[in-house]
Amino acid sequence: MFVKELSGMHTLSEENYLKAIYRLSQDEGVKITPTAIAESLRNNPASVVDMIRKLTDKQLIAYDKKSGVSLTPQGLKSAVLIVRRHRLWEVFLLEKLGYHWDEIHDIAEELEHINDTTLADRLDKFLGFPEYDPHGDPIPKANGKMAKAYSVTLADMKTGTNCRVAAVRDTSSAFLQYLLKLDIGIGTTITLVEKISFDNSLVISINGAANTTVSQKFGENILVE
Amino acid sequence: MFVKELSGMHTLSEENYLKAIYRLSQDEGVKITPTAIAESLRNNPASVVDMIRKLTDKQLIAYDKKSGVSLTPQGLKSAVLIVRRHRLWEVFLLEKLGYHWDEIHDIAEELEHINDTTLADRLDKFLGFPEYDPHGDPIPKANGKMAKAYSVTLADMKTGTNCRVAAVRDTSSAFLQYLLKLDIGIGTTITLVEKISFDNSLVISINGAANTTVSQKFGENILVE
DNA sequence: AAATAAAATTAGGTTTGTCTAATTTTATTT
DNA sequence: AAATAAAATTAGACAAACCTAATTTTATTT
Ligand SMILES: [Mn+2]
Ligand SMILES: [Mn+2]
Ligand SMILES: [Mn+2]
Ligand SMILES: [Mn+2]
Repeated sequence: MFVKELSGMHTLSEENYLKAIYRLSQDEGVKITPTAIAESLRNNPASVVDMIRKLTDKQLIAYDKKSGVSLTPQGLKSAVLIVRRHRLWEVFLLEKLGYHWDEIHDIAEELEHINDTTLADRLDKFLGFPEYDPHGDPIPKANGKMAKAYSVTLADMKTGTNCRVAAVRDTSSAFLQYLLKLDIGIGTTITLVEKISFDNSLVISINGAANTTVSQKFGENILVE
Repeated sequence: MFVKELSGMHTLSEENYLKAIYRLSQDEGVKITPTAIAESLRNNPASVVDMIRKLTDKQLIAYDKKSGVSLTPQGLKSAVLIVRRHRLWEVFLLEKLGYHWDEIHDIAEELEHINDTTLADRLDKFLGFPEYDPHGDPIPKANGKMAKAYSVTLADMKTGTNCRVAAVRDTSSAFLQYLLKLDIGIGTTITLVEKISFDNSLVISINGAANTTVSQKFGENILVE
């Protein structure tokens, strides 16, 4: 009843909303609507409307019918810090505890909410100040700055070119386990051998090995450089 | 509405109650009453009565007016696992992230609730299977077994004898910071030089240095061997 | 421009975990 | 054994975060 009022102290739900709104705001030019937030959090639009009111009152977001929901500078700061913690914990789980990249997201989803003034910074230092998380997403620094996120997908590549897997867009277990099976990870070299014009399937060579065919959807979820 | 029913899935509050009841059960021969639980969790006896009903329904505790509250085998198992996680995280925070022993308890209080099937075991392995936490409390193994907790206090010692600090009973910042200032930690050798009969103050020598006087209360919160 | 569909909002509930105040039960004094 | 004090319990409320169903607003078709 006092601690809660301190700036930077949010409930678990508030934090999950801030993070969801932040993530949606990464898709540039797309309006952030109550429905979109509801889908992202797998809950009901009516609940979202309640929370929009609460977060607006707390000056963490602004809601304009025309332009949709946006984070205020304060809300952005909080959201980025949550993302920072999430991604740092993912590095920890993978590198120090030996988890695979398909197992870490859900655990980090809980760890990200533990808020101690120096915890993220200490963890960051302990991990050697990593730039990217195990899925290739940039890790915000303590000051909120971060490396640019990758945006070119495998499906965007020209036939006959090589690329390096830099990040994954979909972080579901289903996708990550499929990648594990195909022996594709961050850093893997992929050659785009052919695009099947019928359905945009991609014929690729993984690390120079024999050809494999993957779907368009697959290609759109691999970020390359 | 399904996951919650799985055995071993408890809410944050349920877990805190189980841990509080476990802690109270360590003081042998003391009846665990609603009031005692309320004090331990700094909440209201009326709330405790509600939760006693809930945990009884879930068969995690038993409540007998005569003998008080006790953990069922299932409740004990859950409680010990929470304690295991708490103490392992404390070791992590101290040894890997460089926190001092007066800063770790509150953070571990949140980390302990993160429940993934293999997380505690991986952390345990990563930390080298520690036997005791930074306050000298034994860390339960995956099977629930643990080394015996220390029980002899500095105040119990005979004048003129030496002892090794094995654990602290009070883990408040106030006490731990005082110990830090006195240069007392786990492993420190203390010689009990004299007991002042007037108020049971203790004249001690820390690691063979010049004498210091501490209160009876102080002596009762240092566990030795 | 009407008709229809979709999205947003409101109204009214539910569950969890808390609380205060009142009451009942149990324990301790006198 | 009464009187008194303490502990336990019940009754009733409340905030947070969700829900469903109904309604209103906005967008899309025809
Ligand atoms: Mn989360
Ligand atoms: Mn990630
Ligand atoms: Mn806790
Ligand atoms: Mn401890």
